[in-house]
Amino acid sequence: VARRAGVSIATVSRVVNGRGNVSETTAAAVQRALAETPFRPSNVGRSLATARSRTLGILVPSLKNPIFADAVHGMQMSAEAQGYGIILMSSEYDEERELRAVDRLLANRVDGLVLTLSDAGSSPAASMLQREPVPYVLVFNPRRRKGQSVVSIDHAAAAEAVVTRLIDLGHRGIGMVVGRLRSSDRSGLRRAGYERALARHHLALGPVIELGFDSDDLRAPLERALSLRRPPTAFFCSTDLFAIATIRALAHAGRRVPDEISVAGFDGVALGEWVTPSLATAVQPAETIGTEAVRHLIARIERQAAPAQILLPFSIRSGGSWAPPK
Amino acid sequence: VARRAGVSIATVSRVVNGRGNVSETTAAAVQRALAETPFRPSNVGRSLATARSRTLGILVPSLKNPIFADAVHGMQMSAEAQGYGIILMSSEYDEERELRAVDRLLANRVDGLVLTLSDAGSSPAASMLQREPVPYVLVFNPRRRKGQSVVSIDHAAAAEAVVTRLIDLGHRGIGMVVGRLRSSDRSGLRRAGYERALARHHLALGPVIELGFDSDDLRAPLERALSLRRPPTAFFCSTDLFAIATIRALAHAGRRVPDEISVAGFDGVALGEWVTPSLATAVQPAETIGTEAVRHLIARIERQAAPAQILLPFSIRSGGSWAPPK
DNA sequence: TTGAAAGCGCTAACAA
DNA sequence: TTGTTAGCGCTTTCAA
Repeated sequence: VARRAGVSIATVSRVVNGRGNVSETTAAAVQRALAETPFRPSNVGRSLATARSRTLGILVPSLKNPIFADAVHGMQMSAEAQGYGIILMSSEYDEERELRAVDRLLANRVDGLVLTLSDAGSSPAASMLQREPVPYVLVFNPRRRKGQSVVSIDHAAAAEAVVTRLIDLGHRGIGMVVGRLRSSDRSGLRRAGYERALARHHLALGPVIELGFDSDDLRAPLERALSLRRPPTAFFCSTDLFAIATIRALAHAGRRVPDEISVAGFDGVALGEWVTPSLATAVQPAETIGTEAVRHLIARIERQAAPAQILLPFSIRSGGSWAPPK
Repeated sequence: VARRAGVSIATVSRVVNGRGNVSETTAAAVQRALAETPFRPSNVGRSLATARSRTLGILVPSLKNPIFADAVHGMQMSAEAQGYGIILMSSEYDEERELRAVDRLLANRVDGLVLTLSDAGSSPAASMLQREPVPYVLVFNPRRRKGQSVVSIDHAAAAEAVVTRLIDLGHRGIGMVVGRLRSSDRSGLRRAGYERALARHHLALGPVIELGFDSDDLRAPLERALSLRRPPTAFFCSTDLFAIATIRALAHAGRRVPDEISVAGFDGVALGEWVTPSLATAVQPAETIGTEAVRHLIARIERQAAPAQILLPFSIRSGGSWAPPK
């Protein structure tokens, strides 16, 4: 290809990679030849030769939830800044697809993985990764095995904080809308935080509505919950998307938020600030989670850094969706 | 690795790929050996040998705009169904990054590309692709060169339809909020549609506010537009995200939507149905654009299909953000 | 400072 | 039906 420079292929490699000693004159000649030729070094050949692809595998449950879009954005930026590429896949909250995606990523010989699994403890993808030498870091998931790298927040604590705010507002009957546990271990943790807050204040558990991440109808179970003898005056939802769906379903049923019922979410997606009423929620630093995950992953890849559990701070954002009960 | 089966490496390759004639017995033996060995065929080696990676490169301006997240989702599904993987990158509406991304994708020897360029006509990435043998299909972009594959909608017609609805509602002074043209050729087309609608009805062009895709403040220019001697009674925005920002800025300035001012968007993101007032907009079939683009791209890759321009239908969604002027 | 050559993991043509 | 072999595009010893 660039024998046009009158040098060996090895020398070209040296120039392209800026490694090895090359005299200025030959280097210049090679550069010239490079510029004159439509030549683009193949990462495929390079990967095969070096056993390093400078590519990270990313797996998220869904791109349609902005919390993941934001995190992926952070990962993109961080990876690019460090000279890495990204292969992105989504599992649609399905363990089967999760496994296939990880398999594919590994087949592509990514140097490392950043992933959010449905359940970091039980997911088959987790077991598979356990037996692989490739470093990986979980994001949003809790740490379930020794030696796992995790970048997340304390979901239970954040959930507890939100529910405690609801209690402080005067609510005594607080229900929860939560994603199916098999699809999200975060749901379980948030639910634990919810229960802890209620227990701390000696309150009974409100009705808990469990939902799939696809398209369950919220109206029927909501109606049922509201027709209890002591209906809840507030709902804590395990994600902002659920919270928005809940507010809409309540509106549809003629219940005003927050006048009749308060609603709080979890995630802190920007969207929550745009809806009316604006969403009270626990805010996860999604983009930072993404950048930190990639930063740490690359440290593990390049500098054999030890696995770490990085817990980032969350915050509570107040909003128009909650108020004291009537 | 799998000489454990007592066969040659070639036979294993045949079994793994289900190609070539292999006797049932040896095949079974290989399968057994495969199962007993932690072996995962390397796509890197395979790509190098076959000069095909079964990987598609995707480039979008931003993942944070749901219109692209939706389209990417469609691409994912479609690619996966056809046995292709995806490498995703985002350009952040920056031509420089656009070029680098395409370069990287090509270095990774993707079999084809699906991309939304800032400007399909002038973008340096477009010229680079022109000289490459790799098939690519533009999404959302208009077709600017012969032989380009494009999957899109008729932006100008859709914009004209929206603005015409505004006119039909009785508006006579209609302004526009539009993304910087250098960052989005779609903006230009939508603006053309806007101007066409006004011209058809012999109306004067309203004030046009040009905005960057990052974080321009909308308030000042909006104030200026509203303090004209004949202020507009409606704004057409070149994206839903701009429209939502506009509504918020108007609310901040104490103007009620749609009572005092109507606002219409463009894109049809789900989010628009959740905000209050809900957004009137032109709906693009984003996910279908994604699936169609990948379908067509793979046809070009595998069956040398001819480049095509696929224009999908749009629709107009009414919403609470527009009403007749006072 | 440079070049020759081996080899990364795979596929495919050819022989057997 | 199976095995041998060359070679995909690169990097990297090792010699010169």
